[in-house]
Amino acid sequence: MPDYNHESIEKKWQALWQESSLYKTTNISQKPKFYCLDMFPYPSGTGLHVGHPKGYIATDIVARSKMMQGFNVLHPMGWDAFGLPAENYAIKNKTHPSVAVAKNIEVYKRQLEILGLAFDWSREINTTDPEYYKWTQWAFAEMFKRGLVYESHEPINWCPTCQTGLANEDLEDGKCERCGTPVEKKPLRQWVIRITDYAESLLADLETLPDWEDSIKEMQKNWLGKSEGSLVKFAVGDKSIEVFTTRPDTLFGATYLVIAPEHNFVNDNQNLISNFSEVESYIKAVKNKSDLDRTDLNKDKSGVELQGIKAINPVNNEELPIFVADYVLASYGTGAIMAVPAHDERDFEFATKYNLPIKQVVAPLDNASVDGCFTDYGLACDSDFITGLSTVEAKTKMIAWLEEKNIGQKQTNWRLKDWVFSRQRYWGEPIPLIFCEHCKSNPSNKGEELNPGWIIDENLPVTLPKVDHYEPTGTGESPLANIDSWVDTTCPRCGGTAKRETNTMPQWAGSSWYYLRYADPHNSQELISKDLEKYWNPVDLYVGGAEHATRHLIYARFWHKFLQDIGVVSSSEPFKKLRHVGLVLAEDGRKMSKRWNNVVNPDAVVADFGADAMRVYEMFMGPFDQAVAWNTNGVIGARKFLLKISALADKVTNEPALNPASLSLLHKTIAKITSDIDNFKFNTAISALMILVNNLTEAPAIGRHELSIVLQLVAPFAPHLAEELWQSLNNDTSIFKSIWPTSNPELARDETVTITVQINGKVRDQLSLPADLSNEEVEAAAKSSEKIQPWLADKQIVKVVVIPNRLVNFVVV
RNA sequence: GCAGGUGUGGUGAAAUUGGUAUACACGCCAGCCUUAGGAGCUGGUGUCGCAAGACAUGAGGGUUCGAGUCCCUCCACCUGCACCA
Repeated sequence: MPDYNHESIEKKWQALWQESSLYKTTNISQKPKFYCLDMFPYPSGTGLHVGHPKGYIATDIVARSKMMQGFNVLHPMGWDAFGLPAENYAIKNKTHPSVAVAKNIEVYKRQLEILGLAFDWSREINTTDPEYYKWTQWAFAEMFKRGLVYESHEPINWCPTCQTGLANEDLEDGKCERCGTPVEKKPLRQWVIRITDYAESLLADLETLPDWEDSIKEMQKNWLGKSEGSLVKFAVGDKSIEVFTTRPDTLFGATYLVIAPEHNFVNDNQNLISNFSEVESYIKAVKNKSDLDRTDLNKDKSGVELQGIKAINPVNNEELPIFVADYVLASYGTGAIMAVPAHDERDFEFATKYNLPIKQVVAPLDNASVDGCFTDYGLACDSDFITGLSTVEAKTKMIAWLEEKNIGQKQTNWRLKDWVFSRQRYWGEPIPLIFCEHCKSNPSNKGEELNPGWIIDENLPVTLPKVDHYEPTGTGESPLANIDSWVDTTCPRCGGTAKRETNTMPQWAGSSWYYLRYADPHNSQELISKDLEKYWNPVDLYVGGAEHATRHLIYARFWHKFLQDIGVVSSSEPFKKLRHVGLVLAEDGRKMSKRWNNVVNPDAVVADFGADAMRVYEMFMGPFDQAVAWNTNGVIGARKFLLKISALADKVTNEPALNPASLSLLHKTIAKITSDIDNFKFNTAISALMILVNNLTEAPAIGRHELSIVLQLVAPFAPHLAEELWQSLNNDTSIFKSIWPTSNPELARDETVTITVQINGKVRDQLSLPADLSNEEVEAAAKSSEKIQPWLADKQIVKVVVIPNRLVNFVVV
């Protein structure tokens, strides 16, 4: 079998495709559009390993097949290039981050190009380009104007290594997602975006996304964390403590209250608390614990009672003791709870330890006796006017009763927190705000009312200035704060002296809307023109790692909904269909990492076996969304398959040459490949192609038209080889300009089928019979089989099951 | 703990959605061929058995003519969230 020179073939076609602008997407077209998008990469210094392009290969296959199916395809690529690694590199090497970024992009781009990925590079974007981040800043400014942005001094997550504040989304297991350092709580001046205003629609609109995987929708639901309940006021002398509960039906079972150590009730009422010093030292001790220690589920619950005061349970006027305990979180609800130890595990544990009363007010539906803590739904008992009602009914009745008596109200709480949007670092988009003391008194929009003195710098982009030192200051200010010439400015409103905001935006800002920009990448007047938005939005297919399920994908959905509200986009969701790509693990089954020295470089694979072989292998190695270990032998297998395809071209004839069985297989394969690509089942698509090619390898000859169809099916997977062989059939236009084949059901039909014959459900024979025989004919054929007759001798047939073209089952006794 | 998912040969995995379990590939074994290559060809390869056959999809039950697939009870692993009241 002749070898094929992948290197010269691939280089040749990559150059010719670029030259002929094969991938260039036009905005004006009679064709329907298909927008096929990858999550754009952060161009790191180490280049790509073989895992990174897996998703890009998949979208490339979809993009190429959609081109052939008559769609106007948008398949762009760009760079998410702000962020810490480039900045840390700059600190170490004293070079500007943009220098390292440019270098890394060059490496990435070359690595993507040698894989033959059909990107339209004329639409390339880069989040660090001022012409791009102008619109990131613009969107932020629009949010500010509408009161969606506020300045806060609340304690937030602080990474002591990166020396910056972080959002909840930036944590992993209580540690900084970037460097693994446990985060601290630190009070810090910061800009916060009211993403919680969109919590309800972020949750509800998940229902409008049938083409998202359930697992990712579930993760988002959990992340948003909606819970409905009541705010209930407990009187404490002439003061009160408000608690949030999702179980107002258990109010009669409350035996004490707990407030979080950070709750300001303690400080505000020092004189009422007879053991104040004891309480104070408990609070101090708690504050010295790290967040990780505090939230450790295995730790013993601790707390201290506030002596000298009692709370009054509004439903029965019982006096309840009040505790400070760190098992109650300040950041959720009101930072105070009513404890119902009979029906809450945590309260139960605490009550047991401190010997507090446990009062059962819910009985199990089956009336079983309760041992310990009962948290399930049941029937209210010992609960006055709700006794006997189911938990659901009791809840509704109690909420209404509380509202009527004006001691409680219905309340929805979210786990999602507002988005902490400032970073005290250099390499990010400057926040386009200016502080002007003089303008404090006459605000001109909602944002200025909310944040007196802060006004928008309308002169966008606010470009990132050069600095001498990139190091974070550690003081809660960004390195920009040291550049007086930049900080000191004049107020664009009144012309007086003013100062710039020196914090920068988080890494997620630029990636929250980039998909829109590809449609109109060079527009200097608008984020995106109305016409192009209408044509390209939303993204039809979006592919990327599952690690973004609750970060990028929440932020991007939020940003999009905001843009919809201000009329920039016309859809409520940005991504119609979402697929997540499974990791490629190293050959040893671990993650590919420099640390383990197990990284496989795609450059070497392409050099040795070719881009086509690598593409076919990565799609064949397993289900797309699953993590699979790399195996170089598999690439060799893929290459053997390509060799077999190229051998088919050696026996091409002008006339159709396939026998009916092979022709039927060909047409079945057309249908299978087409639907498998749509369903992201690339592994079975390739196995179907292998079966087809193995079958055709046996054939003495193959017709020109028949081979053309095979090549078209191969083309999305192995574009270079398919194009090369296509041209060898004397075609003078690209295979990707050809029309995707359609399966002819008449030809796909089998003439003979294999019928399985079972006796009592056990396979006893296989018969090869003409297709579409009647049930009686099949039954008769089965009965006359030599292998079957012994099984039927001396037996009585009580039932015969016939599945047409498939199986006969005799039930005998 | 909650939510989602997975469990099939030596390995990666298929299975028309209740109808031939292990397709396709990797690996391995035997043989052939050759200007010795990461080559090619032929055959074999779930387990036990000389065979007929029996047994096999994490374990155990059930429904059904028929179960990898549906139902119940467990077990193990992975991912996300987690003292969220």
